[in-house]
Amino acid sequence: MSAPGNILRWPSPQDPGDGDDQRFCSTCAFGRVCMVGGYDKRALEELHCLVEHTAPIHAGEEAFRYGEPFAAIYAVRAGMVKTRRIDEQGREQILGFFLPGELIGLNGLYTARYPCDAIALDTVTLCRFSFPQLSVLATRLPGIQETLFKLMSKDIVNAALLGGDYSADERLAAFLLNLSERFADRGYSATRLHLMMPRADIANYLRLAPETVSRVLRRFQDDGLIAVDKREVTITSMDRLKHLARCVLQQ
Amino acid sequence: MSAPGNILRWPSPQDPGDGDDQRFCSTCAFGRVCMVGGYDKRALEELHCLVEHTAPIHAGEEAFRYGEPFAAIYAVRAGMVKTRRIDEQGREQILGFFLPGELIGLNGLYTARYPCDAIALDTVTLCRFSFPQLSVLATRLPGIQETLFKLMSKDIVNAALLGGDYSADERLAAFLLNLSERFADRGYSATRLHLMMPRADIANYLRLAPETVSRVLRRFQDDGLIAVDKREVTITSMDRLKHLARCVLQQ
DNA sequence: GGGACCACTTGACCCGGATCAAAACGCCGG
DNA sequence: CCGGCGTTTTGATCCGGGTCAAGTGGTCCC
Repeated sequence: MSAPGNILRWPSPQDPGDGDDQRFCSTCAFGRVCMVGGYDKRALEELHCLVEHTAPIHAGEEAFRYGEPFAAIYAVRAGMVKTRRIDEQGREQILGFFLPGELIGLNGLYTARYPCDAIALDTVTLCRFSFPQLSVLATRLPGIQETLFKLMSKDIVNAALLGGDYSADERLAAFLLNLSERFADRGYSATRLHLMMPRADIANYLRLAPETVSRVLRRFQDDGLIAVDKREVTITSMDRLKHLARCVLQQ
Repeated sequence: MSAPGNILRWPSPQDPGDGDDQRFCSTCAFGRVCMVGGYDKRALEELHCLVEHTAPIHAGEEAFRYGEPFAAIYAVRAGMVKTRRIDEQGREQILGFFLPGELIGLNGLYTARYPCDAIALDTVTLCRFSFPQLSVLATRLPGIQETLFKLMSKDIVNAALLGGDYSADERLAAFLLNLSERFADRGYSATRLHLMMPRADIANYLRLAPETVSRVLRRFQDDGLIAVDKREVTITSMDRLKHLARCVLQQ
């Protein structure tokens, strides 16, 4: 149970093997939105000139670090990335996990420096978009501008959700459902999730202790909501899970 | 102790009495950033054509409601606004408090509907910017686009801070310092703060119980950090307060 | 002046989740 | 096959902050 069962073999079959063939990964944040309401060929071509594919980054390595000058945003092309902030006490706070097609680095704009580290959870390749160039492009192509606005707006809403005061059960249920949805968007199973990150990272992201995550997962399993096998989670009752998370996800 | 002592008599003396004289309120999110790196007269003029001043909204009334179609963003011109979300259980979650010059509504972009209510805490006047018009303007004037990007980016970072797992003391200290800074930016005292919102709103915003806010304020006072008189808070030891909040505010 | 109402404070108690400690389960290299 | 190490689980205990309840004070209106 490894090669064929692995639901996380990025990129997915429907992705192009290489970005040089005049189209973006089907799941790319840019690619998708640019095509909404009519395929904007010109926008895609121009974006295509702009994007640079980076060399693979291996698990534990950083795409950018806290404090570095903000120069570009990145779309995850393959693999999974986490972003985190380390506070003065040395406590780590995980800000998010990013799947292929999702964008990281936008939060660096305000201070002109990245406010967090971006770390690969496995072998990761990225698409780099120089932000100065991208914003010039955005002034010429309203579709790009709108896409950027919407992506940032989405981040604001998401961050607010994480900030709410929810119970451990609500948080974990919402976390699983959110991942499920994002996997499904990318053509993977919505019920069979491979969590690439250690429990400690999940706990930290949800502002819980690792022990609590472990216990809640166990209880979810005992209640028949999910089946847990190491980092493989199978959702067995989507409805009840959604009911648990309804307050967090509501929208 | 009311009229002369009131530190919140918006708009401040340096603001224009009326927006029709070719410049923005000195504290406006747009006005300020447009002038950074050279006064962009054209941008200001064009923005000026776009903005509409709304009739005063009284305490408790709404500028916009959850679910309404997103059509515009608003800059607070006078008074104080809170934004909140009501979840399915009917629990209120306060997302932010907004002072003159600050912008509300940007988070409605993503879903094309406002994801929260905006409620006046006292008598409020707003400047309304039609978003479709604003984004067209942004494609022609890079300064405007950059301003919008930065403002949204700032919201993301702020939201992430609120989401961290901090103690009640850290949260409250950070809250007071944040307000202090924003008041100071607007020409008011950095040490003498008038909290316009009830304790319950502060508590809700910080994800604490009202009783906890009350107790922590009392303890801060006993420790000589602040002096509390009803909704008037005087910071008496900025340094120690900053030390308490260092992990939250760090950046 | 008195009563109703609201915002706030204070005290007593309780609970969810953190912390501490230790065992179980991989996984890898030798 | 064994030993070492990191991850995860499980149990026992503790504590910050929530909850409940009562009391205080201010304001408005009759």
